[in-house]
Amino acid sequence: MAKPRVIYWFRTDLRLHDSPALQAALDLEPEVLWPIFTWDPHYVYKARGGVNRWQFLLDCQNDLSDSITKLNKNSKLFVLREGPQTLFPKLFKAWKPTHLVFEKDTDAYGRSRDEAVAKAAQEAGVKVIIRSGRTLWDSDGIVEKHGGKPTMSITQLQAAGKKIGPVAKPLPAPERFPDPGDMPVDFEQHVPDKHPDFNAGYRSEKDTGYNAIAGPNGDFAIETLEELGFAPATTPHRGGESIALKTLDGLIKNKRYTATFEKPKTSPAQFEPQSTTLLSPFFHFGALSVRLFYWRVHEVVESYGKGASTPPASLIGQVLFRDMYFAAQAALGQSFAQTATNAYCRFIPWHLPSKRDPETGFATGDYHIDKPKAEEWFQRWKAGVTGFPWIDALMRQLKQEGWIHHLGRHSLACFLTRGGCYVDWERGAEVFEELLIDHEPACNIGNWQWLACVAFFAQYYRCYSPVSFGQKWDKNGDFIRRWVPELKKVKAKYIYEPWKMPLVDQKQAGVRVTGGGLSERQEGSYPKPMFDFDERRSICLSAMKNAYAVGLHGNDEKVLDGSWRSLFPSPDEAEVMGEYESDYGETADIGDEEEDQEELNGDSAGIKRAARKNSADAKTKKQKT
DNA sequence: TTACCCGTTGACATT
DNA sequence: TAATGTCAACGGGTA
Repeated sequence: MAKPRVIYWFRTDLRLHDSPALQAALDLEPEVLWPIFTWDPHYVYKARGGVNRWQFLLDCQNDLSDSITKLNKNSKLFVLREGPQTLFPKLFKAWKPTHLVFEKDTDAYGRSRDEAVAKAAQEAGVKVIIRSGRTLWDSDGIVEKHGGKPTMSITQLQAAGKKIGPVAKPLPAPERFPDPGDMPVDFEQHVPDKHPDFNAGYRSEKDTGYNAIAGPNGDFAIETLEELGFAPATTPHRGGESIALKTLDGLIKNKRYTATFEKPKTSPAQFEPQSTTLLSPFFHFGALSVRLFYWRVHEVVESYGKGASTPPASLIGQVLFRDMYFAAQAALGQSFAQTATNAYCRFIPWHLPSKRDPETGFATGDYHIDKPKAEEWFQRWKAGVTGFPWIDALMRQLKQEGWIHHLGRHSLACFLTRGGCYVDWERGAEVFEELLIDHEPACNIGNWQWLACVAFFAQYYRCYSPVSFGQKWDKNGDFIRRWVPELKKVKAKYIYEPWKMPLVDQKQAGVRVTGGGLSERQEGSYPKPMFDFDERRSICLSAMKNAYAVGLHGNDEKVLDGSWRSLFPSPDEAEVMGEYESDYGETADIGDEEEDQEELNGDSAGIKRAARKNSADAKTKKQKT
């Protein structure tokens, strides 16, 4: 019998060590092995991604390609510029592989893509081999052990993991790599639809990424930022398996840090170097195996003995949370990414709600501007000019470097949603999706739901202050001085609250606190705060209290048909979504915006009426089931 | 059914 | 300075 001819399809597993899928391909003892990457237009145009994450991806690809070439000078990572759904049927005919092997992807888009490719393979008589490798445990396995439900707490994840058994021990990297076979691409290229392009804002030059299947020189080269029309990346963080393994070695050498790590005690204000490992982007692109990390940390913790930290705060705890979010996403699919249709997501009448496709129910990527003021707050948050230095410093670090500390993400997320702007968490998740080099769909969505108190977490009265939270870590404001240089010379007394600075101190510090921050921003100035935080906090708190009392979830009929409005008081009684053209079938008109009148407490008769009505609804619902 | 405890990461005052 | 209590109060799990 002829020896197998195998295509190994790299995606978010850009490594050679501990790859169960790659090992499965090599175990076939193939005659030829094509290591390929498909340059998928879905990610290029239809998903949000800034230049920094593209740079990190290209780093990972280049490092992997070099490592393959070191094992076999005839081979490398071959990049094909076409969507996998249209490319593979042609490849199967032209290359005549016997097998297609890849790592399992549980992302919503990844699942549908892989289903389409597997179907094409079956039709072409190509055997498909899929192995789980992106998480500690197979996420579908966790869901199965958890009764088919999403894991919504770390104890649920741990219980399900226990039922599966210990985390798999890491596999060594291969020592040999077979030759690639012939690679004819003398078939027509399916050129993708480039519109709409979610990332158009990053392209300063023409995008030539899809000019030929095998690239501009016909050698299956890895793309460059220039080809994509992108300006150079601004992040100092570089990708690749080699750096990942070196960073892990360095971490493991520091036994005390590794064994006693407690996330809540690491500072979000620390930079160069940061207080946490910064391994997350390597996990995202698969440049580092999360199981290798797990077992190497585990070893240090075991030998450290007394005084070692434990989950959830420990380093092991961090990767357990990652698995929890993956398993939640695996159970809920595309609904996980939004409120509407999601039974596990609490409904809150946020400002700037997502528009939805009436056919599918899924978010279109666009949103309603129900309240112009909220849109202005959102734009100022996104631009890092809110007038709250702690918030602006975090956002500017995020924009420049693509990475901020986990607690910094908490601050930003709380401020935009339940603890300030009362803007839909889906808006914030989209911005992080664009900017983070470690953007992991499951973790990003999960964390935004956590911080907005719509799932995973419910203590909405624990609210991050844009002033005192930062002060707890960095009294002098060094982090602010680094990222908001216009405040560099401001006295520590005013660095978190520059609007309180007397004119004479402003003069001394060489900055004027004035203006709104966006287009009207002047040289040598820093904007005034966009609202009174304490006032906004109490408005949000009572609005959250009311929304919790109403108790709707994303899959409730009232949410889907728009009749949720009858359960909420009119806007002169509490913070509530304003008027907008509803995509639920009718125009929702709740009257004129009257800023100040919205800002009343949550004990009004209307709220209580709504709460009573809903708890009655909830009771009848419970009796039914 | 009710009561209680617990949950990765709040703010503030007191000891 | 670090630890503890209070604030006003969530859902889920367990006894």
